[in-house]
Amino acid sequence: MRDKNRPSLEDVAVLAGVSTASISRCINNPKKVAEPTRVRIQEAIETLGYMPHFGGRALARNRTNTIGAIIPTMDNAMFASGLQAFQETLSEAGVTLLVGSSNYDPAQEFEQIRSLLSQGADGLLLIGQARPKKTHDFLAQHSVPHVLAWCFPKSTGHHAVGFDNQKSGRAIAEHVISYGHRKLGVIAGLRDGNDRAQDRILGIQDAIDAHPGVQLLGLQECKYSFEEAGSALDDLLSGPIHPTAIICGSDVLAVGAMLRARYLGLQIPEDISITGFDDINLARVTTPGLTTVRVPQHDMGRKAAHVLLGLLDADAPQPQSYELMTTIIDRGTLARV
Amino acid sequence: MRDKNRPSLEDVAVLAGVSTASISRCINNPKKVAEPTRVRIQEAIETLGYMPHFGGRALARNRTNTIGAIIPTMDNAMFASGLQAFQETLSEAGVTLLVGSSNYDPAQEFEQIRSLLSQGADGLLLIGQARPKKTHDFLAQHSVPHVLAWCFPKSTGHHAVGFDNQKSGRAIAEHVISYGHRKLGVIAGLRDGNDRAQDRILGIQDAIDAHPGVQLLGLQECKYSFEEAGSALDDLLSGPIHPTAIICGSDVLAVGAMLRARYLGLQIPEDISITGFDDINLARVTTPGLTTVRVPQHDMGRKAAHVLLGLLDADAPQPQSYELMTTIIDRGTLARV
DNA sequence: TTGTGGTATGCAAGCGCTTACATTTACCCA
DNA sequence: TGGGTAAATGTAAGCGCTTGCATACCACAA
Repeated sequence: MRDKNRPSLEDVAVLAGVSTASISRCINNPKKVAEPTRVRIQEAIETLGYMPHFGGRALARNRTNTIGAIIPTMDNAMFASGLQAFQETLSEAGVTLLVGSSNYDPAQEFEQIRSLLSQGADGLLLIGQARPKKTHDFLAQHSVPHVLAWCFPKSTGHHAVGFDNQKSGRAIAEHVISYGHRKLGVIAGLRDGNDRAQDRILGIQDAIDAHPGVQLLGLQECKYSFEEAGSALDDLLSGPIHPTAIICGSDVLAVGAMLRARYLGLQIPEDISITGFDDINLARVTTPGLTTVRVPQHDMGRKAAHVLLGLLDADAPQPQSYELMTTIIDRGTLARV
Repeated sequence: MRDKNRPSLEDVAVLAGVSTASISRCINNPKKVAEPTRVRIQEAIETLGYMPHFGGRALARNRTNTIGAIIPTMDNAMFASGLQAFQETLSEAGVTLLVGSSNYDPAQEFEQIRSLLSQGADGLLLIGQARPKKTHDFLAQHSVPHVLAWCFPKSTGHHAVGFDNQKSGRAIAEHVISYGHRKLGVIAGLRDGNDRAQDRILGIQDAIDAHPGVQLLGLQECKYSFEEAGSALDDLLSGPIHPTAIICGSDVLAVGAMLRARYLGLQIPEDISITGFDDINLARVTTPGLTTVRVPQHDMGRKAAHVLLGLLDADAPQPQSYELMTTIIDRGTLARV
């Protein structure tokens, strides 16, 4: 069982002529070791190419210095770049990132939570707030330190670093309405198990309700793909009266709709206005540029990492939650009517 | 030190009235335990909410069931979606993914390798082939199972799942030349420490050399950002004769160049042709669509995972390397001259 | 009855590290 | 010179799990 090649603390100790305890101290708390011994130990470590054994360390310390993140998918630039920032920040603190993906499925998310935890994750980053009771209970039972991102729940009880999807949804809808649009269509992500999608719609609905005379002509839900968004647009245009603006729950959806609109010979924004959500790279690239809601992903990733790190550091002040603000980026896909 | 809340094997054993050995067997090899005991054990596990302790397990088995991936950045859709596929495949095999990012810096990559390994990664996914001797030595010294992706080295000695960047670079250049272009410009990623960027350029050079009369008017290197690519285009257009086609080392660069070209009032592809590399989402979205080289990222991620998994499974046939093929996707940014 | 082989289970020795506590050493001051 | 203190190091007891080996049990054949 013992890996013959891998040097252990013991080996280093023998070479350096000290006890294993000193080696351990030298590694974890160099000040506790006298200068000359430290040097001797360092040399021994070097020549043997010693690297602490993870399992042994985790067992003795009951801590892995590992944090898990479970995101719907990395295939969406939105999460990927938030995750990148998250990882960088953890890395600076000497913590390693474990990644799991849920594919927007609560059951898969639960499995990934189990899995990352059993892989020793000290804490977890989760996206969004809505999840089955089972999942909540599990997190509570094992008292897993975790922070929620991409949302900002009103109810407390969780740490969160994110933004209010409903508020942001309302903001973009108000913006569209302020441009004179009265007949709206919405293309949203699948709401089932996705509170961000739900909340954005809720917000849009809020705005519509607040403006008599504005009507929602259709609401389509679909996966975050160009193709599905295209079909959703078809459906929205199949009724007797056409919406003048389509509010989309994400940039991917918006771009899918744009692609389809163009294919149908519609000018954007003259014939139809389209807005997005997230402000990923895509939004800068279309012609015209996509009017959308900017989500501070990078900031969110960094802050979430800090909060989580704080949660794990017993003698750090208990970190709070942070509500970040989204902003509307006006490019060219929203026309005045 | 002992976490009072966390049930251990011991606790389960007491509750179920068996020895810890049986519990362990029941978890890892259920057939070795008689039906009735198994049921009893299962119940005990359930009621206690027992989860094996990662450190203990890792120590006893000397294996973590964890694989590390070190990629330049997740901020580029290209790596992100390959990584997504990689993660999914690992997850199906019950293996968890550790992520590190190098930001295209060999020194950072080395640090991340150390870090992921000391976090117990059983194997590693690395991008590209060129790295400092120090890194190679380190991998060899610790005999770390690893596979290289996004490249396909001629020299053996490593397992790889990827494609030949040089060949692909040559292919796209030949393609451009076959459209009648004779005056070329190139915008490449920073070559330093990035063999993919280097090889693509080498390939382009090959094509140019093979076609007397074709000249390379300029070669700009820059970071993978729209802005830098824009400046690079400026530089390429600052000479006395303008290239008729710009071959870019990635889609991000190509799109950055397109954005700038449009800003300068140039029609694409009438005034200038531009090609990309990678075929990420962006390429489908520009107007006109970007002519580019499709890299089978998803496939690459999956296959790399399989190979790595095979490498770790002692009694699996030794996996080979896979060379995947890239294809040229003709959209609208390449004109005939 | 005894022996034989197979199956189910228990025992206990680690795996490599950390850390409370014990011991040694060095040094200072009365 | 001796006693006290602090700093440096060693000793050894775990941390929770796996697994080779020993044991107990059972069914069946001789």
